[in-house]
Amino acid sequence: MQKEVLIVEDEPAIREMVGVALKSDGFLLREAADASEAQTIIRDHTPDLILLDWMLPGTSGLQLAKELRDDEPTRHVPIIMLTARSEEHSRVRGLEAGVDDYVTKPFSVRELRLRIKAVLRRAQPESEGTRIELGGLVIDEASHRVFATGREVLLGPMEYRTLHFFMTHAERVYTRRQLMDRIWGQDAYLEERTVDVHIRRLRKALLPYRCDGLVQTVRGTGYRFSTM
Amino acid sequence: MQKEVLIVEDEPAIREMVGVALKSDGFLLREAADASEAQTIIRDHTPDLILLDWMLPGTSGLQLAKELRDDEPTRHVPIIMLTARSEEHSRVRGLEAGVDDYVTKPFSVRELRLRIKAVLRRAQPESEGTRIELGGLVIDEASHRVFATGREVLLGPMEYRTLHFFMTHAERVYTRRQLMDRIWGQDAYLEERTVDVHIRRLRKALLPYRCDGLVQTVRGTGYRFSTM
DNA sequence: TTAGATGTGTCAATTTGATGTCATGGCAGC
DNA sequence: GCTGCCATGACATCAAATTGACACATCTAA
Repeated sequence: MQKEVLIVEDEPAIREMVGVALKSDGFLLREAADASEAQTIIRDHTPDLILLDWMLPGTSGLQLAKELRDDEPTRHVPIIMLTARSEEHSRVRGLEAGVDDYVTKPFSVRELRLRIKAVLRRAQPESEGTRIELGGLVIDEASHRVFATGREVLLGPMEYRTLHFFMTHAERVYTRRQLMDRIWGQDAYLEERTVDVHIRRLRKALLPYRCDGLVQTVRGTGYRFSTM
Repeated sequence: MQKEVLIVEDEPAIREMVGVALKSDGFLLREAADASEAQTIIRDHTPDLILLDWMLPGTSGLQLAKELRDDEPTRHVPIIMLTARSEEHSRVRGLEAGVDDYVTKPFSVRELRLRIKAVLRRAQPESEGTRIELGGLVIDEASHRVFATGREVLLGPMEYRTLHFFMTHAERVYTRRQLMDRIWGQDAYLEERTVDVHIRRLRKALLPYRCDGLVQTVRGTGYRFSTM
């Protein structure tokens, strides 16, 4: 899922530079030149991360950070402060306001990227792996493995993804196009026949466990995973 | 039961800031400005956790950490190092000395809290048994050594740390990034390929004992420690 | 102090395995 | 039968993981 980053910075040059870098990393970037613009944007779209300039015309970055921390919807949104070197001494005040990290200007795009990723990762709780059981097959998400009658089924990455999708969307037909979108992703474009080949590979992997029949062909339409 | 935290830090401003936060979380905080003060306090009250500044007047934080690891009463007390960014390169030396986690200054109070809770949670079961056995390997935490079929497995510090993490988190896939976060620490920036190299070194060390197969590659995802 | 040993992170070369596409042949339904 | 749709095997290509080599830093022992 695409992460939304809001940058609050009065210098267009810096917004531009950051913008190019983040978009190429797959982030959706929103821009604000001052605190009130930022508030307006936040009201509509709560971002996943805020890059906040310390020096802003009008309300200061520090002040804005404090307000964001007091507001329920933005309380847990991580903030990275952009500060000039001369402002280093005032960092402690930022920490008190609950800022998550600092980047000192001038900063390299590379450094900013790393910090953004680190902060976002930190904010994410460790996901619990679930167990999916259906038609004699068991997917253990935590270990990323599949079992049939106690034995491990050896699958390639794409086979795993395909089976995972089917087992979480059983008893329903999907066209090749739909499978492409859901398994490969929206932007990937493939030949329709390629889906057939992957179905074939999945069936082949399931064959030794007599589970290949679970993946069924619906002639003229597509494929279906069914225990019936 | 109220947990006792000792902070060893020469800057009063930071002690103050941390103090306010921890007290509101229900911790009992003791403060020391240098290593000798710390030793005095520890003699009277063994704390449940130590926050240790890397740069201290007199005995350095790293030196103190090593001494604490060698002393029986404090051997199992978790240590979180407080380091400045410029000291990042010395992270590995700290890990080698048995430091549990790092927090890089400037840090947010929120982050420190999370780290403290994570470390305390992790330390809980460790205080009971210092032996970890899995897949024919035995880790003796007290002596910081590993055995396979009675013979000692010779590991470098990073190999030990990697194996320790795997054996306490078996049967689960981790991406290279997750491994970096959990083995090197959240703020360590490494090339992803570096993880591969360490995996290889660990496997090489385990090879003479036929245990290299326990560290498994999950193509397109990461690595997994598994006895199956 | 110096010299050698050890440990670590990065890179490039190589190997290994997965993936997408095509061509062919089979099968179902009309 | 014919026609369209699907299954299958082969193959070229691409991506991912392994591996060896190296630079640099630190530790150890003279």
